[in-house]
Amino acid sequence: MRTPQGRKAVISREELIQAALTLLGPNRSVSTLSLREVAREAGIAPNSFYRHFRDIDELAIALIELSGSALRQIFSEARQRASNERSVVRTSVEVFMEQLSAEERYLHILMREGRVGSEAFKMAVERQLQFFEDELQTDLVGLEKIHGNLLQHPALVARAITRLVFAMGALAMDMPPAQHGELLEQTVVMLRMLLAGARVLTPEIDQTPVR
Amino acid sequence: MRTPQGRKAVISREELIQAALTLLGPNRSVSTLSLREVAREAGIAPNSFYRHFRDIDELAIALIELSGSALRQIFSEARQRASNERSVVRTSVEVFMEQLSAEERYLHILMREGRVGSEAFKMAVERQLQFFEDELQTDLVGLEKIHGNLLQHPALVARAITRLVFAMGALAMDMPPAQHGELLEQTVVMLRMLLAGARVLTPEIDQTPVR
DNA sequence: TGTACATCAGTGAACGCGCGTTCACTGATGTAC
DNA sequence: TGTACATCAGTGAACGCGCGTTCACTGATGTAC
Repeated sequence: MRTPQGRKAVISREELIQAALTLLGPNRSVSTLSLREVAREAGIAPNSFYRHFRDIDELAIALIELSGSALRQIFSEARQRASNERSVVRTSVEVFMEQLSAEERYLHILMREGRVGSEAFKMAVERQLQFFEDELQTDLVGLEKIHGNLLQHPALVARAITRLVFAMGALAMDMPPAQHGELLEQTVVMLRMLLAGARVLTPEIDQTPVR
Repeated sequence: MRTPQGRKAVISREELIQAALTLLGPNRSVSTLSLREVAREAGIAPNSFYRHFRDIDELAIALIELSGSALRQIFSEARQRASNERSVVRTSVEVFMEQLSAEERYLHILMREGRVGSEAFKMAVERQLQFFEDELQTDLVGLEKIHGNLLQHPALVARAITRLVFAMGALAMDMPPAQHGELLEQTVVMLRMLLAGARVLTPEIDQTPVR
């Protein structure tokens, strides 16, 4: 790794990402950010943007990846805290709902870009969701071992939980915070149904693997 | 109702909607349509567009409403057909997945616009989803009466099913059709878990109402 | 330590483009008499 | 039936705007000797 020659950078990739995050605020979609707008917010000339990213899409994808990894860390910590305490389901959903009101807009980014924007955006989001599913499945299997392995299709349960929580989160996102508590309770009951059903279901003939 | 005077319309609202549908194709989002583009596709001058819609958003919302009502009709017919035959769950999910490959892009429109675009778009989509939930709940309650009313929280179950199916549909939408069958099976198992869980769950202390 | 040079982050001006919206208009159709 | 008139769908030209991208540049910093 060479030390870079030449003029020292006065602005970094990270500062551009931060400018983008500021612009996004609570409601805008990454796909609506313009290069000029981000450059303006960061305080550089529009063409200086090209020194850091190939185009605006490259920044958007960096944003999505940042969001995914930040969130996974938050959840992972929450689950570890919870497994010694109260219901993992409730704690996880609570953490999720908290993130809706959090200063950083990581969750909003993942939820918004999943369905829109370029093919590359959607793939980037999908990859992050897949990570969530995988980690959740590992935790589910770990917890079930203690209770005697009654859970059918853990991969499927992990996927259903992930998708359902994100869907309910998206619903909450567009509602006043006063209703978040109610949606949280609904989500908890939904997940309990899923888990209860997964323990009760007779093993199917088709052992459809996930993915 | 007066018969309109003046020059006869050579183009109708419906033709503009049709032009928009053509442009959307399988992958584009309503929010990316430009007024000039729709006008071009419909074969009129850009400013003629204003004779039919106040602006491009008004057309988008008409598109969302059209999609919702078209789909609800399709589902309602499918459920009526199914209740005399095989599992309602499977049939409904099958119909849903069929719509992913359908010529008309109704489903795609609802799935894409739910998370992005103006506040008005999201509200329009949310209203359609609420209709889905309501109709599904009615059907669930009707079916349960036959089996002896074991289902807890039917409103919640209806909501969970609706959101889960849409989430899995969104997933399928971005995958090759060869994998749709697998996702269909996964979805069916998920819904069976939910329903099984909803029958097994002990009635909660909180009877959280939906909405 | 001093000097010549290479590197490269950031710049200012300019480009062509598609956009939404406006304006004053044209001319086909229906209505009143 | 004929004529004058009102209605109004559709038009062509023009506007100002923000956009992404390019170009040749400046000048601060680090390196070689």
